[in-house]
Amino acid sequence: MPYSSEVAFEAAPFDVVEASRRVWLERWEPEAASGMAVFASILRSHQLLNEQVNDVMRRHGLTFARYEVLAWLGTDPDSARTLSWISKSLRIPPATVTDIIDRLELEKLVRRAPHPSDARTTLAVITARGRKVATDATHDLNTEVYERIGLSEPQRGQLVELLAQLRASGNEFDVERSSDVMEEVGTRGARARRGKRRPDVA
Amino acid sequence: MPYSSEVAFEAAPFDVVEASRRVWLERWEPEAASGMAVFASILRSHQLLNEQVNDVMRRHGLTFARYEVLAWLGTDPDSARTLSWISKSLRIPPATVTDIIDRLELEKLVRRAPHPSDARTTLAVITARGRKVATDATHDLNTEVYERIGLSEPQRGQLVELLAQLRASGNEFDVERSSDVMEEVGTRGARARRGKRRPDVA
DNA sequence: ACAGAATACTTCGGTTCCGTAGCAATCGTC
DNA sequence: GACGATTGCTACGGAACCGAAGTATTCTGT
Repeated sequence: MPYSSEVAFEAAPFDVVEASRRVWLERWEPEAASGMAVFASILRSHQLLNEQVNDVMRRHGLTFARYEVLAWLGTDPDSARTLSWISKSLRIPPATVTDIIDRLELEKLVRRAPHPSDARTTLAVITARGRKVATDATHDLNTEVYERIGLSEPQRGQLVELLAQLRASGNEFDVERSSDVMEEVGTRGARARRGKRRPDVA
Repeated sequence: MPYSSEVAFEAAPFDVVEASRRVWLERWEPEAASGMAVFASILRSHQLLNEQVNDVMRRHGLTFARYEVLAWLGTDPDSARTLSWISKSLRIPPATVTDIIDRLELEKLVRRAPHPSDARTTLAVITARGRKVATDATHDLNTEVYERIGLSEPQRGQLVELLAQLRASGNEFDVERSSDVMEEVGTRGARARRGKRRPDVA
């Protein structure tokens, strides 16, 4: 029997988060215990969902990292982003971006193009095939994972809200600039309507 | 300038979660959008905290995976666990457990010992040095990461609760058995008092 | 008491990912 | 308009991780 995939998901014999929390409460400060529980919960939840996500991705010949890049390229009005934009926005180390684009290029889902005005910079451009793969993968991801997460709509909203605060306070994204930049990142339709310049060249 | 460590944490230019959520709402079902936001939030939060955690771990010559195993070995009354217990409880694939124990053994933080009654089974036993390293790492982890998570105590509780429900519904741990098993996993003091047998041999 | 199933761990091969260092192009400053 | 600082990407090497197959031991049912 293979370790993951196919077979649903084998449960751990007990809740590691709650177990550690008790140990921490005995030995350390209460704030450390609650913080540990937060991190452990996030880690386990990520592990759980990530397995499901990657099972889907495997079927489409992708990893989540490659999918994420592909999906963002598909979102851009020009179907192109600079590698540094990818690195900064998705918080992927530059060397990893190179690896990811190498792989996507190998499979003809993306191609590299020179930047029109900056010779240091490389653009990643999604191909028609890449766009199709991204759409198919997203569809499966939605129906097999995202729509089946075991929380009600209000709970989902609450959870996203709490994590947004955690991320904001940890400086995960630039709270000041975020809403402005997001206008730039809008979809083709939205941007075409307003006729903005490309965010890449900013 | 190195990519991570030292430097606080370079913020992404905008909130990727909120940006994707808008794209999803335009193109897919609302339940898919909220589910995607849940996964993306968890992913980013994990990424954020994991960087901080691994910066601490690096200073102690560990990765989080190795630390986690070491910490659990330190928790056990007999300072020993079977490799399969580690694999099942922490949800680490068997081959990875072998790698992790290899590495910990190489650094004399742990040693392998034969199981007294089952020749198939190997025990990992924490050494005095391992115990010290685990304690030191935990101390730093608490003060530098866990105690500084940007949420109030009630918010932490709420977040942990929501994620527990998500994990339970995804069958991440065995809800039926969990509380029973957790008694077995208690700390030395608690177990010594009740004089239970070793959970390993179960 | 024995065959077949199940369990425990390791080996092997391969991928992914990332820290560091380096190179090339551009920018900022005087 | 030149020089140092910065930025953008890639090359390299290594670490972590894991799927699948293999070996040894124990358990189960008859």
